[in-house]
Amino acid sequence: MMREGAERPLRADAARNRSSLLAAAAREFAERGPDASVADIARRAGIGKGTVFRHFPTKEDLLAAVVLDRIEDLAALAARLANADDAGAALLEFMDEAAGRQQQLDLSFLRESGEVNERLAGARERLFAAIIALVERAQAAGAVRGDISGMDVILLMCAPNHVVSFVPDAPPDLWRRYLGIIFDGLRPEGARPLPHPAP
Amino acid sequence: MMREGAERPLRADAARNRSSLLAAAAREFAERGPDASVADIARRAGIGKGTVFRHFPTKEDLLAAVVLDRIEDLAALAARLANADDAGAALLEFMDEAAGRQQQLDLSFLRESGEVNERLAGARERLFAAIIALVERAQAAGAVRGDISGMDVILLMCAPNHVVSFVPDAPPDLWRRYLGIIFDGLRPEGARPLPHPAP
Amino acid sequence: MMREGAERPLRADAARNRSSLLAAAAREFAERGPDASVADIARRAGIGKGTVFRHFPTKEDLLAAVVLDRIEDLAALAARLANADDAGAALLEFMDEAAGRQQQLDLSFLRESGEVNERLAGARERLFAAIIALVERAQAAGAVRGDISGMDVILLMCAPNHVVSFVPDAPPDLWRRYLGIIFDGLRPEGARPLPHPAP
Amino acid sequence: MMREGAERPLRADAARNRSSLLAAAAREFAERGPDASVADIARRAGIGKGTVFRHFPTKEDLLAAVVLDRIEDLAALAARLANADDAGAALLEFMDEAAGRQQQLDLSFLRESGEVNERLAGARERLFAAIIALVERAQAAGAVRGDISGMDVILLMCAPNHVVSFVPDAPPDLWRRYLGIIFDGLRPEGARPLPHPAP
DNA sequence: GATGAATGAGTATTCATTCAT
DNA sequence: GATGAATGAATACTCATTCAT
Repeated sequence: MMREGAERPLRADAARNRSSLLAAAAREFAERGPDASVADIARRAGIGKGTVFRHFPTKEDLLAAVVLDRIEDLAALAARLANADDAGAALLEFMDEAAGRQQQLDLSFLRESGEVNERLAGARERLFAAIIALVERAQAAGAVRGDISGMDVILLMCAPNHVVSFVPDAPPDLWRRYLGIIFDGLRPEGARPLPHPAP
Repeated sequence: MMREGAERPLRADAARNRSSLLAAAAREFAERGPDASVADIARRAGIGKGTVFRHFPTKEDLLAAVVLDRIEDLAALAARLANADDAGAALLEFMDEAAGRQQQLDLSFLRESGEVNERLAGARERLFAAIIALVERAQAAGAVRGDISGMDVILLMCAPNHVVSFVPDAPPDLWRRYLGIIFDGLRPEGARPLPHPAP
Repeated sequence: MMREGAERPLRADAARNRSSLLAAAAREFAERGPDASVADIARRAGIGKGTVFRHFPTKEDLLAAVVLDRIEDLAALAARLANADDAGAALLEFMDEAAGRQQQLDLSFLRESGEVNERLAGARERLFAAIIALVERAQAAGAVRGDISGMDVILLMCAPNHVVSFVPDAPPDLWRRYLGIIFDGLRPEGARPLPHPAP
Repeated sequence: MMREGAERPLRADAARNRSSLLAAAAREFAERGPDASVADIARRAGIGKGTVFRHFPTKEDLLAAVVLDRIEDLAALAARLANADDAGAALLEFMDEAAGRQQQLDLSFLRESGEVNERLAGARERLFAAIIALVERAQAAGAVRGDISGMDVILLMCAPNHVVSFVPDAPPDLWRRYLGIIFDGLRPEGARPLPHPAP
């Protein structure tokens, strides 16, 4: 009998399957968007379709798990940068890494995650808190304008990838150009009052 | 006898259907993306499924028509702003209107239009030319940094809407906040050299 | 007020439409089989789709009308040959002409006609009677075996076309070869008793 | 580990489904022609529509499989008869069996098979060769006229079924009558020179 | 009467999800 | 636990037939 809520440790093969499944799903979702087919993911992971559903009751849950990975990754990154000497550079580096890793994967999780998955909600909170801290330090250092919030950074973080996705044969780091522009928009120099309060 | 190439005017009912179809398609594509189903669009337009295909032989053609509408709209807008007194304000107004009208509709047409539809390709060229002109005038007026191109503006134009689409119950003009930030990033003040050339 | 059952004479344009419709339908059905589309037939006839349905309430009725034409044609032919000097040659000529005119059009009317259309049923009866007469004269002349019926001839009449329809790029009169073989099967020489009575 | 090219044996349920699917498809195609609907076939087989497509990626592939079955069947039959004592009787028996098994299924495969399916093309070649051999032996034995080819037999083989298909409530072996007539046409007695060379 | 626009039932095919092996 | 077979709802698209102009 299992303790209430305890997660039984996976058998070795199950663990292996789960991680190649997640890796395959991450790649497929990045390449094909959320319409990637479960069959393709399973094939890419080298496992059967049924196994996918043993690990995740729903395709949406699988997507949530991939997203959770990303979020925990980013939260760790933000934590690592929390005490950097140059707070402005730290924020820029965070956004740079975030855009670089996020690749095509969008932010849908910001919308849906809360309902779907408790653990995801927790990770999201940690990430948000860490980003807010980065932003506040950068503001204190005068590197970033005072009227923006952590949420603004979160939202703008993936814009470079999205923007670039419309360029037919975009060079792989074109997104850096748009991150540059957007980050310049976050600087205090030349900042005009914003027409709408932060969400 | 019809003039060469002239399109016979639609019958009254056909014209009504066509326009409610286009309106419904615009809304559905905006809300659901290009995977919106023809059946839903037809239902929303209050017409039969078959009627959709009488007007547009293919779902893709329907999407192209919606996009064509948007593009011609924007091209007209850009043309109207071409000689405004304040070139910087003109560019900002263009992006503001563009974001406001575009709503969720994305830029996929930048990718696919050329192949699908000659008329669309033409409209796109006109729009691009007009935007480039707006940008160059704004640069000449010193309102916009010198290292950005018309293409940058085109790509960034829809970012505010995209960004906002991840906020659950976003107020309807929240996008203005992000347009403000991005436009500040296009100003000369505080501009850092961009890490990648324009596409 | 019209007399009971009288068919009012068609207006000149209606008559013209009707006949080009029948001609177009005959060609389309011959080329594409009974799945030829009403739209194609209308286009080929140079009339509107609606007009097709004004003349024939149903696609099936249109097919029946085409078939009726053929049947009346064949009945006239059979009548013309009824008194030929060489009764055997007359039967062969009938089958030859029948196959030549029938082209791809099959015998479905034998199955369905009765229910659909009274006039067609009448024409069919006349045709059958005439064929039976041809056969009986040929038998009396010793040119055709005694154990076959008019119905046999009717059924076998279109076999050559059908058989040839499976040859990819068949020369246009290849069917004559198979008519030759089948007709030889109808001759008294070498005839073996048939394993099943005529229908 | 599987041998190269070996087809893994189907699971028990899959094999059952596959064979009821093939049986249902054979009947439906025979009754309704190649336009029989996949949904009807599935219903008749007592399986889901999706299962049809798991077994055959395309309706056309399903048809090809049905046809392949028939062809291999016939090829085996022809091979079995290759050394019969009475060569004329052997040919007749072959045509009799062929017509009996073929039921309504037509010869479309003669046209399309080559493109679709390599295995089918091979089976067809074997069948053709075997039939040609039967014909030549029958000719050598003086049972069949000299001016006909194997292709003639192939083409005429299904004519009896086709012919009978126009008789409303035909007794189930009426086709034998027409095979009798046609086969008498293939005999040397009473043979007239044929008006067109064999295809 | 003629036209062609509108309709919706019907078609092949895909795919997330369930379940027997 | 893992597998892949089975399922059926959903999708884009066609076409005979009806109906407003």
